[in-house]
Amino acid sequence: MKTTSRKAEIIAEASQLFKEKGYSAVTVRDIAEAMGIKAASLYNHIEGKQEILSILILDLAKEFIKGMEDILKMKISPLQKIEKLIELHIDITVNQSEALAALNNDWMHMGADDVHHFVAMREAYEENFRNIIKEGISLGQLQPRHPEVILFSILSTLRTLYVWYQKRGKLDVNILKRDMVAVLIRGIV
Amino acid sequence: MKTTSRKAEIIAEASQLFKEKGYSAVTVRDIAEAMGIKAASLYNHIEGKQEILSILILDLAKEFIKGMEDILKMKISPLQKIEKLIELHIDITVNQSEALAALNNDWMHMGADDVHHFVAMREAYEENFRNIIKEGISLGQLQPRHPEVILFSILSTLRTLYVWYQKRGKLDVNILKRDMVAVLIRGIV
DNA sequence: GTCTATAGTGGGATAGAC
DNA sequence: GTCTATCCCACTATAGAC
Repeated sequence: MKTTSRKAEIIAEASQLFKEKGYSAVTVRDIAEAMGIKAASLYNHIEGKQEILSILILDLAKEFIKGMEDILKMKISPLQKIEKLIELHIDITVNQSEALAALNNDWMHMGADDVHHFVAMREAYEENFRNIIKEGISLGQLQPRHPEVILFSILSTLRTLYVWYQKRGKLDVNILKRDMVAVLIRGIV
Repeated sequence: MKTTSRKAEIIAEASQLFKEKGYSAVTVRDIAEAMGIKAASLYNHIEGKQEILSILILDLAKEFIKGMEDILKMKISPLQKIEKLIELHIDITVNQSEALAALNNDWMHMGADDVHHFVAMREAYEENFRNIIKEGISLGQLQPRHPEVILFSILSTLRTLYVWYQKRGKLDVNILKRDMVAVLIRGIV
């Protein structure tokens, strides 16, 4: 019974196509065809192809920023914050894997202003994550590895989870969270 | 003193551009301009834009297959094989980060035959990796986590290392190998 | 809100001179 | 091996009828 606006439908269809072929390889005709209408009709709802991309990416980036803010406010240890961050990524992956593909691969095709905004958000997010890791190392809660290696190896796994989650399909989210937290934090040996 | 063939130069320039913007967003005019010649001149050396992509991706995929074969032949434990695989990916990343970007993001833009060939190679590679992990679990050398979660979390880190390696720049390769092996295998706590 | 028709641009690729 | 000139096609986007 949800009255999805036409614009939201366009964005949803487009995000699927962007995930499959990348933003640049998807034409507005492809998007229109996926909706069963003509390309020209899209322009009653959107300003252009680029607007779809910016909405997808910036809305999702704001969700990550919001999730990070919530976790930073919690009175828990650095290690527990990292666990919460892993869960945040998994929840977003499960619900928004298409937009994640665009955020990861096609951010550079937004307009210049949006690119700057996005890069600033991403850097702030990474800086917060890095500080949590450093704090964990200071407290002796984490191993004294290069913080950048830890940050990268966790983030790269979480960022590309969307590629893999659909392929393997219905792996239960709670099992995924439990095993992913275990593997990323406690290793495999 | 290396007499690089003109074709190899084209492939090298193109791979850099593909890495920055993705295959579909790069035009043959872009590639020609990067070489200081006109687009038409490229066609004396290559059959078309798609040929560049296929050479980049398939040559690199064969390198991974070759590396995997060599490691499978070694008389070492599953855990040591995993360490060797991590080192293989790091070596390839350091030397071929541009082609890695194409392999990760643009394989679907090759011709249909090349796509099939590539997907088959990737699946064989992953199957070999998965079997090493399963063997490690059977032997009690690895924790009994979901093998797919272990496979994915290691591979996704290694596959996207190229994005991050250049940004952080001159992190010494040997330090990177040591810390990356430690983080991926022994975790962070 | 969707259509047809079309403008305007830029894409991959080829022919043929030098 | 590179050039100029050009073909042909697909692209994003707009105008205006319904």
